[in-house]
Amino acid sequence: MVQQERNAQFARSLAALRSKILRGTYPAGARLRETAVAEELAISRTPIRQAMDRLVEEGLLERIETGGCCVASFTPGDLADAIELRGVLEGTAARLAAERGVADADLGRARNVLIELDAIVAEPDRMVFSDYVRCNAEFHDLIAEMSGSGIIAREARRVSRLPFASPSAFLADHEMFGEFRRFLVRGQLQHRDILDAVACREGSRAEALTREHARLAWLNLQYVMTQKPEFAERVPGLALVSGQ
Amino acid sequence: MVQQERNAQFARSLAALRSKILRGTYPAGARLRETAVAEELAISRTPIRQAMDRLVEEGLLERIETGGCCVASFTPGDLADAIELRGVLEGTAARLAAERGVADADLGRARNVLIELDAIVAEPDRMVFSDYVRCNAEFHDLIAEMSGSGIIAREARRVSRLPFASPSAFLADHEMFGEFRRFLVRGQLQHRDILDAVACREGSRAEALTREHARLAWLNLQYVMTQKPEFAERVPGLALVSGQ
DNA sequence: GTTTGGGATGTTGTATACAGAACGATTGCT
DNA sequence: AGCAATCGTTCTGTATACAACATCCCAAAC
Repeated sequence: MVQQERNAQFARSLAALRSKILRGTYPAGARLRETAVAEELAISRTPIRQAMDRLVEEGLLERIETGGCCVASFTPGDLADAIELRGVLEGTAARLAAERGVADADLGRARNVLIELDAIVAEPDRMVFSDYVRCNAEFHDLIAEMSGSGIIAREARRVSRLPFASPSAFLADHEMFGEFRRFLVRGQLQHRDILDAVACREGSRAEALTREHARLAWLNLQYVMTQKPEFAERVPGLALVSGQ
Repeated sequence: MVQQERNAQFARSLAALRSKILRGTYPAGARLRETAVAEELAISRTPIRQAMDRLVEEGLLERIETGGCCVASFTPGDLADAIELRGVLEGTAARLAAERGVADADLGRARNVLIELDAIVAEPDRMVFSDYVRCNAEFHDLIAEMSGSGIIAREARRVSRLPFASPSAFLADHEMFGEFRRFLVRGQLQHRDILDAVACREGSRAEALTREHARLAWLNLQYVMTQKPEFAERVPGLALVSGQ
């Protein structure tokens, strides 16, 4: 087999499997057989196993005592907890950034991202959806890095890979955008407050604001689940949430 | 090859590699060659690779862009951050436990562990060292579980596997015990306060106390590094800490 | 003397072969 | 008829084979 990139088969397995799981291809609790997946993706079992190991670490799969794994299932409470956890970690990053101080250059970069986000949120009609997601992710990444701690930044990034914890997990596609504009405006206001708190070295405020900001994702998710169930199937991973 | 347990070779690889790395067998930054490790442990490359993947996730190894991995190195600041992070996660667990309420049975179990710990700390001479480590870990585990959130408990456990973040990382062996008695007494007093805050549904207090409790590990580590460097080589992982 | 090209060697990533354990179905027994 | 035991199939965990890429050294040219 021709090996084009360093980890081509593994990367392909991981992306494809994660996508299929989040899309609900396999029902929650279903056992995933390596041979079946390997055949499905036309990749040998070795990278598949590697990808499944990783997904177990990420929490999308659960190991079975007797061997193999199955698709995890989540309660709404699990989603709330994952989001809360992200808020706690990003909040810690923001607090440390405020307490330890941030270089002006980094603050400037974050401010520029906020200016971009302002423009995007102001004119939702002309917006390119992926731009919003990219800018939002970039702001959150900058906050994590401003903590000055590689370990904290790393774990914050890791936790936002938990199902639904991602800052833009609920924004499944462009069509939902108009519906959610008020959430985005609110979130953008929070972005500004967070950065202000960091710049003013107000650690406790930065932490509290960042936690609250994460909870916006939970509000958003609840809104989808209760008010717009017709969108639910487009939200990645919602298929894995048990009714109760 | 005879397969005695479910994951015997992988478990063996993981334990042996982790132990060797923490013991300082390989210098920080050294490249770890799969073939060499496989030969060293007399295990085939497959479980070794699996173990190395896991250790990369844990942060003890770092992936090299071109392929393979090398032993991570840490600054004292990294240790402080890892400990702070554990405090943040355990603090969150304690806060949620307080806010959401804990069954009397669980509180009772935690109180029993504290009674055991009291006895152990009171008479350090007759103490069995491993008993202290076990009870301490059990208390921390109980706090994590009292959060009522599998995800939070899981991530709290995960973070305490970061280098030095573990509640008893610094307690390398029995001989150091006498030296550290005052730390242990102080920690045990904090245990009582934390559980009281949880029982009284005082979430904010529980969170703050638990964070402070984690910082005791940092004090302890600083004490070893500056005052008792002769113990340093016995503290797992200290070999990976760069002088600066 | 320095730099660049090329080949030999070593290492990783992937595929596959193989052995032992789990799972399922069928059959025999109560 | 219901339950348990046993046999065959399937799947996982481990070892190993193989091909592509990286690395290193040496030689040759500028």
